[in-house]
Amino acid sequence: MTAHRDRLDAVSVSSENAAAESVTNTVHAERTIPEATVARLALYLRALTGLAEHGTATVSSESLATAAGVNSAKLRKDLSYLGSYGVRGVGYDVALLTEQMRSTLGLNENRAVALIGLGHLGKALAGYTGFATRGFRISALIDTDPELVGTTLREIAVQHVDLLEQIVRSENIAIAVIAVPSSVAQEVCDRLVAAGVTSILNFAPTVLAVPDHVDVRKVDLAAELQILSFHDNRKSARSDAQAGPLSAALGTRPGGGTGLASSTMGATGLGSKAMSDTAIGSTA
Amino acid sequence: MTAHRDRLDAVSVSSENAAAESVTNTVHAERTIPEATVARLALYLRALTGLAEHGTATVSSESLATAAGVNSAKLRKDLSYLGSYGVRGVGYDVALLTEQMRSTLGLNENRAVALIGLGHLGKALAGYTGFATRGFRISALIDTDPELVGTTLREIAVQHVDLLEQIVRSENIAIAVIAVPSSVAQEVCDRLVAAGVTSILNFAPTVLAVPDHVDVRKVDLAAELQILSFHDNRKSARSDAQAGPLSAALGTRPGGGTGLASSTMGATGLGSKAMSDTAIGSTA
DNA sequence: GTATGTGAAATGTTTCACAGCC
DNA sequence: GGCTGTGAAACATTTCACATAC
Repeated sequence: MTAHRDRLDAVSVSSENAAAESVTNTVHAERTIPEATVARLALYLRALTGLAEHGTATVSSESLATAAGVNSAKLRKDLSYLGSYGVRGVGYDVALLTEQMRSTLGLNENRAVALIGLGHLGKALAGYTGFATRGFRISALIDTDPELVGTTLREIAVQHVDLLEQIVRSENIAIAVIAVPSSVAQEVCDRLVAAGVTSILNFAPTVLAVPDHVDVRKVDLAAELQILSFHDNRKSARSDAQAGPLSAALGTRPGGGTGLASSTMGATGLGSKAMSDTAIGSTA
Repeated sequence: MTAHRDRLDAVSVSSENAAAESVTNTVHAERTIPEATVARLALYLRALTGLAEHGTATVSSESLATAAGVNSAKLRKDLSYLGSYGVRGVGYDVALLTEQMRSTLGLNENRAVALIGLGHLGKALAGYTGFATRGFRISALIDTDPELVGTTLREIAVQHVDLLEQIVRSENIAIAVIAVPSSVAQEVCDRLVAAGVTSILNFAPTVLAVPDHVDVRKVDLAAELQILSFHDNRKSARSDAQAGPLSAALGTRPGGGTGLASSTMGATGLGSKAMSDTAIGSTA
């Protein structure tokens, strides 16, 4: 209805020469997939998993797009980079597409991931059941806290950071998640890189310096909130100031736009499902 | 050195008519700031805060850019959207620029934020000291767990979700953070929206359906890992397959690229600083 | 008839390079 | 001489619209 803003953003800055070149490896000759598309593949994959659970065998670009929260043109263009796995006049085979996507993302190798830092955030990540089903295996939990070292979380032993290099090498870990305070993030990062890690997901609010061949993605909570704040600011500025002239919609709006059940559950719903644990957890 | 990829991405999909139009409000007539730029302002702000702590009064686009992890041309263009707050031949005044930026992001109003879901992730977020100093005040913690309701976290009482609407209205909350399991995320979202929340940061791996006037940003941990996985996959594919022909760099690379101290601390460093808590926490 | 796959247009973002000011 | 501010070029992403295939 109204003007749109399909967001991109803040969460990450990487440096690498990986994505650009045309590599043409693996059996079904791979095209060069745009970054923006790669970032959305994960969304599609989740949507597909959901469909598979519902027993759907075939899906149109239109429905899959809706499920993933994008428009169908974008979805089709994105999928076209993986190759032609749809059938005109019919749609996409859920299983086939899922497989194709997992293979493109390299999720069929059950990649070993190390998680460093087991504060609340680290624990939340460690408890994330989604990893296993999504092609990752947390094969190392690392911290300094003597209270934690030696205990196990989800059947994985927490080891001392002194053993970091050793663990990374013996487990052949290429991907690591940094969930330590920013004061030690660079230090941990350096050691990971020296030990051979080539991809890092960083939750500390620091700009990590890494050599060229290492990929860093960053998740910055405060930044996310600030971006929201900016938009919110704009909104209130608008309704405050020109609360009359032209398109004075907003407050007066009939009921929304993306036409949806604004609140269909019984007022104080939320039966008994616990809200507390693993926000990240759950299905797909 | 090598080809670059300055990442954008996955973390969010919003729908709103806010950013597009030229609003021209507040005193110093505001231009229309591109989304990509908004997403980076938070980074700059953090870098500025760091500089201020070090007592730096003036900074060049070059150094600020380095501190924020972007290149100087981009930084200058970004700053130019806020107006001209630099001095040619000199640089930017740290205090002035900080102030300008905070005002642009709407951080001078100490926005009330509600946090719903106090599992590990929620606790990590609640414990994030950065919020207060960055213009946000967590003014409500909400969960269903009877063990939690009634207790306090960082001096804020945990309240039952039954009171959600009431709290949102009385505290005048416009921004909410959803850290509940995805099974109840949409439900919580609907109630927040009905109560008047207009901006949501969602940690549940679900596509939230919201009316047009509501902004949703999403942080998707599994997606982030999958994006890393994709790049990692490409890397190993390359070194495996064509480990000889043309540009067979990678493994043989002299030492990196972004020339930096690869590992300057004493081998098993990390003195005594606890790594465990609040990965997100700390300065700036 | 229906829905994919994709060139070509429109839009958005980054980088270049230099005029303008200190 | 040094550094900002910004048009204009290069590049990337999204959207359109339709030929193509079932």
